[in-house]
Amino acid sequence: MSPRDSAATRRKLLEAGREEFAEHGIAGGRIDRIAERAGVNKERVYGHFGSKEKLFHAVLEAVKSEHAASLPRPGEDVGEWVGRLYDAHAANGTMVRLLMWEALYFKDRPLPEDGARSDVYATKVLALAGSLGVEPDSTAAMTLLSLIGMGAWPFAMPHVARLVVGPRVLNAQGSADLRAHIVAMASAAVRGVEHTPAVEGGSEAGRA
Amino acid sequence: MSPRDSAATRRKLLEAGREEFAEHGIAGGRIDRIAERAGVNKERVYGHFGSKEKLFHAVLEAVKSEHAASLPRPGEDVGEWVGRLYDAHAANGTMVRLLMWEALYFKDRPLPEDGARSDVYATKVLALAGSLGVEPDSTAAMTLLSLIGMGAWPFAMPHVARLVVGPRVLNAQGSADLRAHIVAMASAAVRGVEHTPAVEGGSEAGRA
DNA sequence: CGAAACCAACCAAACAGTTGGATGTCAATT
DNA sequence: AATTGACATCCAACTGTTTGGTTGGTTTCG
Repeated sequence: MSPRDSAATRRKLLEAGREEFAEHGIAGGRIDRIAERAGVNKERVYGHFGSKEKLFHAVLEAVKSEHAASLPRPGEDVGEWVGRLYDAHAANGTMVRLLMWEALYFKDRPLPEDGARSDVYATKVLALAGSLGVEPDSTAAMTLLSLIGMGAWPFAMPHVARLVVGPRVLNAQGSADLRAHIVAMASAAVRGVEHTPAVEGGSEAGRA
Repeated sequence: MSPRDSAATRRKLLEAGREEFAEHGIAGGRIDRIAERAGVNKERVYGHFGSKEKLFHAVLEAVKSEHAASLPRPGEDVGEWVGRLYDAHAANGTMVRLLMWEALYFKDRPLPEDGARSDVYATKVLALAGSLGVEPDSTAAMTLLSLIGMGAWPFAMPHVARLVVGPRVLNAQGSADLRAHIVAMASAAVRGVEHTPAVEGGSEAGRA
């Protein structure tokens, strides 16, 4: 280990950065506050990460791989998978917010890490298609996109959720009801929508 | 008209503020840039709106009522209504972004205008329930929430959409395909999920 | 001793908001 | 119809503060 535990400092900065950026975004996030939260001199941010933007990316990277790890691949019961996604967001409110800041920041430019990440999703499409017994084509991909949206939307737009459904969403019972409803809708949607039937050696791939 | 057309200046500031805030949010938005975009001195921002935050709210207010006006109430064909919502977002990319900045900014505190806006949504729940022939209770409200999510999600998270579905979403054909798929999923979801059957004089209301 | 981690103090640029005066508009007064 | 006074719009220049980022020196450890 290097002099004066550098790894721990880095971890503390990432953690503090996550809180700060989740709350205020990259433009609103303050380096001084991050350093203070981490109990570390602000120069350390630059020593470890180089710039505010770089720290922001590092935080996003960490959060996304953590998120990916916490979520199983779509399995037999697709509805329940959406439920799991819902739970993951319910358990960790900072995640959606960070993803939203990222989305707003990058508009629709390709992300730096693009390649690796699109593999992650390709795998998910494959898993979903497998468990539905359909082709993993662009139709399946669009289904996945909507399923993710259904599970994440109430957390992305909590104030819309509260306005539409009422303040019940905030308490445990209301949130459980919403979860159940979303699971039901997701199941129904997947059941009722047409997909390309699976063909044996098939992979028309869908990235056409 | 008052000396040196004040109303026009105000309009130009609102317009410029909309562009600036849609792109950079409230923390990243710059008053100087807004004034410049509007071709107006920056002091006018304060003369008309009082502060950056107040201008931000005014912009949001304008955008939201515009959005509400551009979108019909849910009618017979619920899937198609989601399609319309999709179209509205496709035609005006700034809208979702502003709503996202707002969501992030207000976290889950009640919005200042809360009351009026929840009426808007109550009306929509009523319309949706009516056209489905079900009770306008909290179940119907949750359905509405998910439908909105399905239509808006690809625009809220364009980079996720691109990663999942591939770059096709960016061109006209891909976007049309996605729209069709979402319409189909929304229809299927609404068809397949259970709602409280409508009772004659019924209004258990669902705001319990 | 040498290298890397660390920090207090510092800096230049950017920023939201202000000020004081110039300019245009209208309506009352002559 | 011209004069004038009251008032609102508008602007160039300014201000105090906050901010991301730097610097030069100090501590800690192998």
